[in-house]
Amino acid sequence: MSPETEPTALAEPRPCAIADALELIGERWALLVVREMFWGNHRFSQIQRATGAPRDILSARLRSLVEAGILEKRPYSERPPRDEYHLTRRGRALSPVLMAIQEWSYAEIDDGCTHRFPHHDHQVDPVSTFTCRVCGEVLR
Amino acid sequence: MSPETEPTALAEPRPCAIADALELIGERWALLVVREMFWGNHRFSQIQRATGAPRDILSARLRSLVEAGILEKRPYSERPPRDEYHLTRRGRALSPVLMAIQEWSYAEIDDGCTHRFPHHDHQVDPVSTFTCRVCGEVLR
DNA sequence: CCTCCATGGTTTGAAAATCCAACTGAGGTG
DNA sequence: CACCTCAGTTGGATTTTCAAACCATGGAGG
Repeated sequence: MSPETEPTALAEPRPCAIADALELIGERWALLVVREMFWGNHRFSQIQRATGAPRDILSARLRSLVEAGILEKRPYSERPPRDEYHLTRRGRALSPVLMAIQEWSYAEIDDGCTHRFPHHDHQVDPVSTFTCRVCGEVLR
Repeated sequence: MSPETEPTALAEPRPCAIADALELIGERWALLVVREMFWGNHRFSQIQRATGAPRDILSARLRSLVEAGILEKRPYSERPPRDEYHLTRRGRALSPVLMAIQEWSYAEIDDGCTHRFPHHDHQVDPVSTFTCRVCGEVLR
């Protein structure tokens, strides 16, 4: 099993889906904000407390995550006018990313950590699928 | 399927394996450096070209990735004395993280992107495993 | 020897992002 | 009316990032 490939000479930064994704979710606090959505925290103050992000930075991140279509603003009170944040479908699709990071951390860093990311209910596909344990690709 | 959980009131930042992991791999360029290892680029200049990271920042990232046990420095020339960087086991274990980010990007952002992360050879476990397609947890 | 080149960085100084604490504004609550 | 909550914004110090120039080691060619 070689995770390696032949070197590829490049004149410019490699065109890369990972790099493009990190433009949206790679800034500090961004993934922790998404994490809080999964934990059920949707309000500014809750998110601020749970992540520890500075209020101004959090404000900026929430804005850019909304702009990226990962979160949406949803009013929960008319008077006073207040909004909370929820994941869009695109945001919910980040679940495997958080899971992968958590599993790596659990295996390699935080061996004793018991605070695990909340898990969706398992839905085993009606069609049985074998998926590669490393990359998740579905095999026949 | 509800990805949500009951809100949890917290006085302090949530203890979290994801946050701890992001301390090591969450800084800018870090995951792109790891990506280049998988592409087979191990030398400073190659990595610099392929990621586009400024040289001084790259230098700092390589240092902290080595310190985190994700990369190791390996001499490839005595005279002149030069080193290249390689993934450790801990670093190779980041493959699922990169895969998850790529899949998210591919599905949600870079629909037409054909530049895919290099794939290890599939190794289907002798014991067949069903894995949840969302989180990768192994089910019996 | 001298010059040029490659590699793997470090240095310098400016620009941008982050952080923290205080403040604002809209609206309850007693 | 004074005080509280929530969801931010503002101001100013600190830190990080950036781009370009520079440095150090050594090899190659003349």
